[in-house]
Amino acid sequence: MIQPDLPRKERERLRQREQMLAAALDLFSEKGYHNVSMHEIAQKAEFAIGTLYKYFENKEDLYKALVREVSDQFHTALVQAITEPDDVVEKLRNYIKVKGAVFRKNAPFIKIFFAETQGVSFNIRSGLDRELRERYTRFLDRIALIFESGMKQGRFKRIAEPYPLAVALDSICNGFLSFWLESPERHPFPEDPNVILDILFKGLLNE
Amino acid sequence: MIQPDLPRKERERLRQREQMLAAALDLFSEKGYHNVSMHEIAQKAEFAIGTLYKYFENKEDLYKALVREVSDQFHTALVQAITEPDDVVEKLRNYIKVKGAVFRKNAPFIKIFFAETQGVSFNIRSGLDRELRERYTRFLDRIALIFESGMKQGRFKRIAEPYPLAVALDSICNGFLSFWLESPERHPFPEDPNVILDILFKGLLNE
Amino acid sequence: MIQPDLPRKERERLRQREQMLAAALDLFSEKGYHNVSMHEIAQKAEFAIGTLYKYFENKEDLYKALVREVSDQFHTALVQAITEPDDVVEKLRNYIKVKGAVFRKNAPFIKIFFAETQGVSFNIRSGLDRELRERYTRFLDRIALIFESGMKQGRFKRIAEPYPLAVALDSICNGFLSFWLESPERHPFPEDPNVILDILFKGLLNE
Amino acid sequence: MIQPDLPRKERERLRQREQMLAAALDLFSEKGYHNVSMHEIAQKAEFAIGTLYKYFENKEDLYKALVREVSDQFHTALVQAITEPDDVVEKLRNYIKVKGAVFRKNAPFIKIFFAETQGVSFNIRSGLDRELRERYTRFLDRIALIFESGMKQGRFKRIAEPYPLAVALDSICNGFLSFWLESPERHPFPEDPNVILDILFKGLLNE
DNA sequence: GATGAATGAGTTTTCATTCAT
DNA sequence: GATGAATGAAAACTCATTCAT
Repeated sequence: MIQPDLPRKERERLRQREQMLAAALDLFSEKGYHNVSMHEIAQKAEFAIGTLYKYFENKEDLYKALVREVSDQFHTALVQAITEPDDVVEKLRNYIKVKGAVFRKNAPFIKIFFAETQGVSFNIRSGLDRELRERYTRFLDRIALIFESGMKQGRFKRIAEPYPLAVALDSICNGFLSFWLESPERHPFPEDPNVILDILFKGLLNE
Repeated sequence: MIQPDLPRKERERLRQREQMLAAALDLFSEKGYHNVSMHEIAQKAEFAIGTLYKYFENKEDLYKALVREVSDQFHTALVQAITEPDDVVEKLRNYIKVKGAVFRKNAPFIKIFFAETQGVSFNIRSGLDRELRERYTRFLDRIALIFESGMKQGRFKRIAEPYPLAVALDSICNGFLSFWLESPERHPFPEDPNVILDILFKGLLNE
Repeated sequence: MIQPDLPRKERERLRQREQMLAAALDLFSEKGYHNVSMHEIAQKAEFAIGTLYKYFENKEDLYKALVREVSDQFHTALVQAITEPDDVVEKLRNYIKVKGAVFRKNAPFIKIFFAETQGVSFNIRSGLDRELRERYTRFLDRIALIFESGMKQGRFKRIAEPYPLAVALDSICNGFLSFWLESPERHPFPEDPNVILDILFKGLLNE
Repeated sequence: MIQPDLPRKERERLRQREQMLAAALDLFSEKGYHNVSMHEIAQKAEFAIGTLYKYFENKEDLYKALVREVSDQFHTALVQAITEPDDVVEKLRNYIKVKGAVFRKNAPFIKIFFAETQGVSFNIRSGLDRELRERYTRFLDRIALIFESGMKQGRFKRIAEPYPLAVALDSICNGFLSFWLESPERHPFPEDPNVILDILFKGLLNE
């Protein structure tokens, strides 16, 4: 994550930044944005409060940086997941697999992520959600494109428009992840992506 | 909502309570729990701050009352939606229709509702989310039962287990609603429930 | 206490007033002036808050009335105690006896009384203490007079000036009462007034 | 009071604490605990309200610190007063002298002190009074011991039990101090401790 | 460049008092 | 004349942010 070819000073700076963000993530995801004070974060990150403010203009800025940072990771991983495979079905399968893996590895952050992308921002004025949702929407466009090209290839039937299909697929993933987050044992996220895929692929109705 | 056969005093009390809850809902959904002060709520409801405290012990109590009140309405409507029709398919279709209608009519509240049921409670300590999620889980059991009996009747194929199917169906609805909430024109919630239902009913894959 | 020859209405008014004062005394002595609300008093006295304000202009007025009322009783009893006996020694003995009896019977009030007469008024601005202390000082003059005339009669030696002697005698009583108030069993107020009187009467020093 | 060999920072901290306590003492003794706001104290001490809260957790904590601080000084001085002289009579004489001096020098605090040790705590729940009274009781035991040993030495007659004698002696001092507090000119505290001592030492009664 | 003491605006909550019914 | 709902000033306390060292 930290570029190794930066000047030593700069590398040190970034490492400190990471530490602060890590402390903030821990606290925010545990107690919620408004129930965490800047002092708490500084203390947990083992820096003076003034130092914290050297890195982030204010609390909101710190929060935004945190969300952006992790969202970027997510986004990168997911874009890669649907880019690498050539086959449309494989793209979808990989998407589910990677999304499950990435989210489960970042459990503490998911709450915050859902909050931001589903419109219930901790800090509603922040405007961050707008940006993220925008990117999220554009990402769904790419998923929709997969459905679209699958249809053109004759692999998929046009049971619905591509964009709604993309929304549906992603919503199902989110739904499962949300339940997994709540009680991982009672609601494990399916190891096999086909469990989710089949819901779309196979027709429920017996005709 | 207000019983018409109550003593005048009591009716007046309830009307005032409603006004306060309405003001609180407006503000909470616009700015978030922590960014709204009790003074603001009192002002918007056009009561003195002391009067507000006559009706609600404290801020958290007011918030809980609000969430509970509307959640109850939602729950009642949704239970009715899946109870009235006899046919399993009709139950599902009606569920989508009613959920869409109820949520769209209560847009300001949805943010809060999602926050509470999806684990990003504004007020993490409240314990209210627990109760609501529990009821939500039990409600999904009822949806699962519809899939289950549809399978037994030979109407549905067992493309997945009933509970995951229930999660999937509801997640798709939530996904659409979430997008509708963000930009109602760009992402209208489908008037025709079949748009959503077909995603489950029809097989996407061409074999 | 309530004059029997007053018009019925007036008698009723006075009875209600007494009830309010009684409730207030209970609460004030238990929890202190500032930790008791007017609502509490009204509730305990079983009147509406508005009615309470018909009888007393405000909280301070109620408090003053209460202190004055009981102080008057105390004062009357103590004046009588030193008036009735003819003999100077008997006057003093009777004073100790009556003071002990009156105070012990009004235990809840003593704290308040001491507060007011010893300068630690709950409500320092009240100015009530001034008036009470004035009367108290004048009362001590009467005690001093007893010592004075005892000296003139040759019954007492002039071991100190009469007024300091009066202060001393009364302080000793108060000291004992204060300890009794704290733990009645460990520090009983002496049944026999001579226990206190002897401290003055007999010389401690062996010459 | 402030150790001169502490690090500069620490010394500065203590000086500020003293300033806050001094302001609080002034206000509390003038207007009473409940009639003084934290803002007032901060203002008088010339600090921001937040700084006040850096030093004391809350209002009660500040009050307790204040009472404890000065009580400790009093206690130390009085214990020394009865410890230093060898002779029992000299111990008592010194006690009266020192108590008079210490109390007169701390007039503003006496009101509070009496309040706490005589059971009319401003803040009834504080529990501080309990602790102080306990120590006060134990201190009176030490005075009683002086009377006791004086009796064993044949210096004192057993005109009463030692503990009541201790109560009496101290109550007389308090009585005089209370009157002095009210009007220092009308009721000066006797320069010569014998004025008080003689009341105990010499027999009033002419036999 | 790091530090953390100091700041004070802003929040929740209480309660004495009023006045329309 | 009693009632008690409504009022809002004032209190305790928190915490994001600044800036002198």
